[in-house]
Amino acid sequence: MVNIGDVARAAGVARSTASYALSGKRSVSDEVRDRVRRVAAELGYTPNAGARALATSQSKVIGLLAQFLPDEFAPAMLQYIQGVANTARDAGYDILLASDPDGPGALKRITDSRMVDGVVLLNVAENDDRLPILRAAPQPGALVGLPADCTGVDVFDLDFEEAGRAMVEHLDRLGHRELILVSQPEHVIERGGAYVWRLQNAALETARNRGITLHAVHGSSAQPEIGRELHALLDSRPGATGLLLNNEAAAAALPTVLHERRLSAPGDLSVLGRYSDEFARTFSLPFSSIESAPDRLGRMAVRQLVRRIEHQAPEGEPYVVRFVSPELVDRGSTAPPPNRH
Amino acid sequence: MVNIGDVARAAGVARSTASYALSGKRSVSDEVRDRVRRVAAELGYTPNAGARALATSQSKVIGLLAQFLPDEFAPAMLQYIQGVANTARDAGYDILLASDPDGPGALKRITDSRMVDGVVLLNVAENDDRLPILRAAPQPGALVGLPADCTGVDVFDLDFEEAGRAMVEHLDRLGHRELILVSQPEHVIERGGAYVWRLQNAALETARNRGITLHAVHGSSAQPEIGRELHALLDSRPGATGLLLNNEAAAAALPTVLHERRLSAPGDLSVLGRYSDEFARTFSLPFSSIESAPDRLGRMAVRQLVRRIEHQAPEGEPYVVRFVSPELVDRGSTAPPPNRH
DNA sequence: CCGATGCGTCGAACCGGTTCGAAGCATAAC
DNA sequence: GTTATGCTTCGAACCGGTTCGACGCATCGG
Repeated sequence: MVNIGDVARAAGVARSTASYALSGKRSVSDEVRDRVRRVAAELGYTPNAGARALATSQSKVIGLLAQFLPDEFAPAMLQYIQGVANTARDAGYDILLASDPDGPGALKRITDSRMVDGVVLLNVAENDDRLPILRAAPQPGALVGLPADCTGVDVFDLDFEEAGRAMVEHLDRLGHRELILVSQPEHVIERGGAYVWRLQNAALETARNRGITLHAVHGSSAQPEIGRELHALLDSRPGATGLLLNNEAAAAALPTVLHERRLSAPGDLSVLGRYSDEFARTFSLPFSSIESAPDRLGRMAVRQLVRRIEHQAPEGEPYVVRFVSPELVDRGSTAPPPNRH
Repeated sequence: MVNIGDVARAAGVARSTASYALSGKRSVSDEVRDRVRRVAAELGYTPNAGARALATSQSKVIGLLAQFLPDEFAPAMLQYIQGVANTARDAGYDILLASDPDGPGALKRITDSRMVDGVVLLNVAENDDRLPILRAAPQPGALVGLPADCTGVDVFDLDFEEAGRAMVEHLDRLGHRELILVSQPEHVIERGGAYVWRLQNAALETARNRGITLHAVHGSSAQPEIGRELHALLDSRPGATGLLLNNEAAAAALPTVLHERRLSAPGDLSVLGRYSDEFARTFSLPFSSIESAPDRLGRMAVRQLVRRIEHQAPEGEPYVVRFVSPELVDRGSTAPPPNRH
């Protein structure tokens, strides 16, 4: 394998000169610079990543901690990963993907070993046990998801409170008086998935203020259980005219459930979900939804992380907690409730 | 950050002794070994990955080249990634995820810079332009997918020919005489997705030998186009009693299409797909299918790759091309064709 | 009692980059 | 003519590990 010494020798200069000629960090005569660069290209020189990382304390790699939990809906996860990966690539960083179920251990390993210049955490829980380790690490970190304690990290998340309010208000304006909200499994909450109750509480409060009945329930995140649960739910709440979904698996299962019940949206039932447009396309979901913007959140997290890594953020710049405002994508699945007699 | 020199000093030994005490590559007195290890644990020592890679020429990282192409169905892709990531972790390797659309460029960069000890290629095309670069690289490579030229790499893939035969034979045994096969978009073939015609040709030949009419068509891999196409297809082939799917998007769209047409499987139409069990669960697909075993293929690829990396494979061990036999998972969506008058 | 053996430890070199201080040299300024 | 200035270039040190050869010392055999 050709190293910088080989390049220097072939160009007839010292190693240091070759380094400067390639990096441009010191002025080098035009003639030498061109010669070194030509020789480097001819020999197919690529710097050794380990050596460079050792010398500069920069690896040009971002760690991505994603956990594929059995009660998270994997395809939804993928969107965040793509958003992070694409943005990182454009910024000149590679992605080290750690899907270890032992999140804290994996995080400690990749930060302490200086394999990464910074870390993006997905799936952040209310009291995430990776956070203490991240705060103690020398690298900056960015989160997608809101924990209880945001000190020392940059945080990006959908404004789930606003989403909950917007969903209820939207159906209230159309005249609905009884709604059902299907959230993620309770298990997700216990594990610290605060976004579940953030949306739910805001929805409940808004409903209360407006005199609307809101049945808030938890649904499985696996098929086919969630399908059965939706059936049981619609059986038990015949008066409900609107269905709110904060559960990707439920959204994916709903078209089949509606067909089986000979119901259509919005004729018989108004439906409003919370998932990304990409997700809607993949699953052919015809329901209006609050856009969860995974690509945008991933992009924001990486952008800010890169700013910190490259010290474009001034030393004492305060950490940010930024919420993306939910936008309603209208796919025509909501309408005034049907007239009943 | 604490380095091995700090550990050595705190333990009162030389750096080299500390290294040997931790690695066990030379005998060290019990007393010193225990003391060094205790001190290392107390100080929270983690070796610097760059330095270690530089010294040993081993990074303990495997490169994973995955391309998220618009005409591939992303959730299907995810399964391979998970299979590879899990197996790599268990073998003590981290994953460098390169989702760069410029596959050859990304591959050249991560191999030449010695960031990775080996590479797994997903989405391998008939004449994949990453292969010449992989063969020239000093690291071994493993493919998931069958290219035209397999020299210099280990190859793992589903036996798509056998899958095509098995699908037709299965429905032939049940008495079907006219079938439809929906494959991936033609664009996937043009790009080199040989598995599409490998399955299709085998299916066509089997059908011909058995006197069965097989309509082979290509379908979109995006929603909602594929749904419309399925409708048009069923309109135009009213005599077909069996539907074979080698297209994940078509499988995902089919339940809705069947409901809309008031058809049920297998009562009105026998359906047989080619996708993984995990995929079937995620999308609540009630159709029998040929298991595409992405996790198993990912695992096999990584296992073999690790053997090569760690020279457990004898120097001259020939490269393998290994096909996974398709297994039919019966979900009860096939039956003898309905009696018509 | 002396030389051979072997275990445990140490110092130094090396991996392949980057970076700092200094030196060489030509030109400009006094 | 001498000194100051600036531009190039070089050599050496450093990042933090691993590994090789050598050395000291205790043990064993003759």
